[in-house]
Amino acid sequence: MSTIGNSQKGRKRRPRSHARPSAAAAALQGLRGARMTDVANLAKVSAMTVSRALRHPAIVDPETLKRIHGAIEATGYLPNRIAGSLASQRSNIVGLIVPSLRNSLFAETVKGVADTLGDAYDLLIADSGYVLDREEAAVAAFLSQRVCGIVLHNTKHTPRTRRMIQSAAIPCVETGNLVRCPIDMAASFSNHKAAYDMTAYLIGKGYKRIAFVSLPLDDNDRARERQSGYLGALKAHRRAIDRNIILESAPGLRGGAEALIELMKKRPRIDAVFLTGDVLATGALLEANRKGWRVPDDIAIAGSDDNELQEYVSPPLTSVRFPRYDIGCTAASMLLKRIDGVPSAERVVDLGFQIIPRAST
Amino acid sequence: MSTIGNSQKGRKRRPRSHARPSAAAAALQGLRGARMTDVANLAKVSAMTVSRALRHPAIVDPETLKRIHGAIEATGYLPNRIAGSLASQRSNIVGLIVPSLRNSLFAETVKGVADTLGDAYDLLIADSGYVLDREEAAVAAFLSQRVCGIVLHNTKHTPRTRRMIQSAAIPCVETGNLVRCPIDMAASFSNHKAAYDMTAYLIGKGYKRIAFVSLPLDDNDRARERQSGYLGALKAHRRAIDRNIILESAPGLRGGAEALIELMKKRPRIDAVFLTGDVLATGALLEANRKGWRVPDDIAIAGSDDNELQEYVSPPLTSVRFPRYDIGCTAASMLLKRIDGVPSAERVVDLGFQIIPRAST
DNA sequence: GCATTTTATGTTAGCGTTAACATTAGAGGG
DNA sequence: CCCTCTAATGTTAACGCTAACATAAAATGC
Repeated sequence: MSTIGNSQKGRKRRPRSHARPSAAAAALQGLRGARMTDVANLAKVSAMTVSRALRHPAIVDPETLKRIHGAIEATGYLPNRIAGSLASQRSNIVGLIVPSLRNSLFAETVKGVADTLGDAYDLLIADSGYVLDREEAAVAAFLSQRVCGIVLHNTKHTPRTRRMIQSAAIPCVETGNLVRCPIDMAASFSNHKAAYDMTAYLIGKGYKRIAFVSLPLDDNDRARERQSGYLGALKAHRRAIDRNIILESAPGLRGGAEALIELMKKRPRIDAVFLTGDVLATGALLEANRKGWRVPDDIAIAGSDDNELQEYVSPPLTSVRFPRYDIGCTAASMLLKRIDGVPSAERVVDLGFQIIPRAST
Repeated sequence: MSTIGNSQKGRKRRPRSHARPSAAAAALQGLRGARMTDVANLAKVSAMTVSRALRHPAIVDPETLKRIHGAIEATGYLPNRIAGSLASQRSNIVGLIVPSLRNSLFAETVKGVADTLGDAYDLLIADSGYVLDREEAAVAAFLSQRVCGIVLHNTKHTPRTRRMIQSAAIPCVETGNLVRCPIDMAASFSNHKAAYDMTAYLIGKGYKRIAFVSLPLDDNDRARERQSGYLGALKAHRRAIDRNIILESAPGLRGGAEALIELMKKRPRIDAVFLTGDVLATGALLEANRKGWRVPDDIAIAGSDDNELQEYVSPPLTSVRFPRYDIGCTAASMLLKRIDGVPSAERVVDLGFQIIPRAST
């Protein structure tokens, strides 16, 4: 037998009629959507060698590798990860669910996750609209898609959500709040402690009647935790709790502005207000400026979720800074470690927070 | 032959060792990750009937359907879309690439796409960091994942990006700018016309020396178009063009603030400035307030990409409003139509924009 | 120099689903 | 009462890739 390689076999018949959307262009341009065997034929190796060239190049002969890469170029081959995932029983897609895609808060965490995952993984994103059943639906969709890991911003879930993730046995990180008992893992900060510390800071500054404004509490564990932190700090410092100066507000600048107006109308004696969540504090401050109320002399305003805007308004806002980007990075790297089989050091990672005192208090 | 069904066959041997990550829990809890055949055995039908029950319930006997749904419940079966996509040669994943995940501008469009896609499709998101090669890499990754459609915010691409999408022959919508010659389709507004109109509006208001600030132009077709719109309006109104009052600025509130300071230092005679992109205009306004420059008497300020904040600052900012959410919705529905084989009405859809005059000009 | 290991590649079978075709039982028609 | 037609379900063979095992040739050891 001579050393002449196998003759080019050409593409085998494809009995199934749906095989290719046979556009005229396909016929003209030649093959569209080359498969691994096409590359293999061109490079005169078996499909398996092509697979190895892509996944474990170190164990393939450099000469062969070169031929294969040439063939990949020539055919415009793009590996089919659907087939790859099915065969190897693992995917390279991570799923991420946030309460709202609109809110730039979450965007920070998303960015951290995306940056840390890098090129090797893709990111599937869904939006629960702050509704637990929609989170459940998104989790089901992700698990159907066989994601290799899940990041959830919310930490309150339906029982079925927990059950599905646990029985899928894939890594999962919750990022919205430092929960004591995660589905699997958590990377976050304590919303309770953050609100507690900010309230204590205001008390320390000498404010006597401190109002509290947050987003609606239902299905929102973060807002709930923050309110309880505020209440805890008042109790610890033996301050009276006045339910009339604890508000749930609509989101947005307008929500914060309206909350401040309502508070000032009802209880003119309050001397400080802590607005937590979204951009409420900024809305309140802009409204105070518009009304001519002096901040902090007439009313002190403190916010949370520090951002460039809070730093740039006048007076700049006292706020709590949360390491949202880091949380995303940490969440992703916890996921990756688990996927790579590294024994998990900690299930719950506290990234902390920082009170930033500025001129508004 | 009696009517007794086949005996339960039980799960066949799985010779391949990687088949299941055999955790102790799996043994205890019973089967983990039921497959379609498991459901089929339990419901005493073939796998194909289960497949039909999920995909074309109308052609399955109601009684059978009930049994199958019972079996799905009992087994906790979640369809494996990887296998389904491979077999059916189509996926239900749409890919979306934005220049930055952090920027809440893009978040609006993302939300529009996500809302319109609904539950039937999943959304894969990547971030190009304003770098064309990263966009190309993301497109390659998406095509490997065999997405059924792509939305690109950017409208400038590497040749390979265009080629890959075109030869993959999947629908694609570009959303960042109303491009005359899209890869496939486009849904957007004209950045050129928006800047032209705003500049003309300022001229109409009687401003004589109008400065222009945008984000850096390289690889950013939007900024480029806007600058050319500004220049076009000046020319059309026979105004002199002064390159000294055309700036490229860093992003963020700080970028806008610094741009305003630089302009006022260099050319005190300017009477208006149009800052387009990101939050530049808001940064400039806040800086003017801080410096005690009266807006619009000392300097008029106009922005773009109207949002709640521009409406809430004092004085509220004149701005251009872009229908970003609608763009996302339209882009997604164009994609869906094409996926469903509806003959495409238009390849390029102009969603327009709106000049919002307020007290800052 | 021959057994043994290493290196490079090939072969086979299956991942879990679905398209296409096959089959079966019962309904309708004359 | 036989024939055709429809409705419901089953059977088979892919989809494009990769794990596991098989093989062949080259390198190594004693």
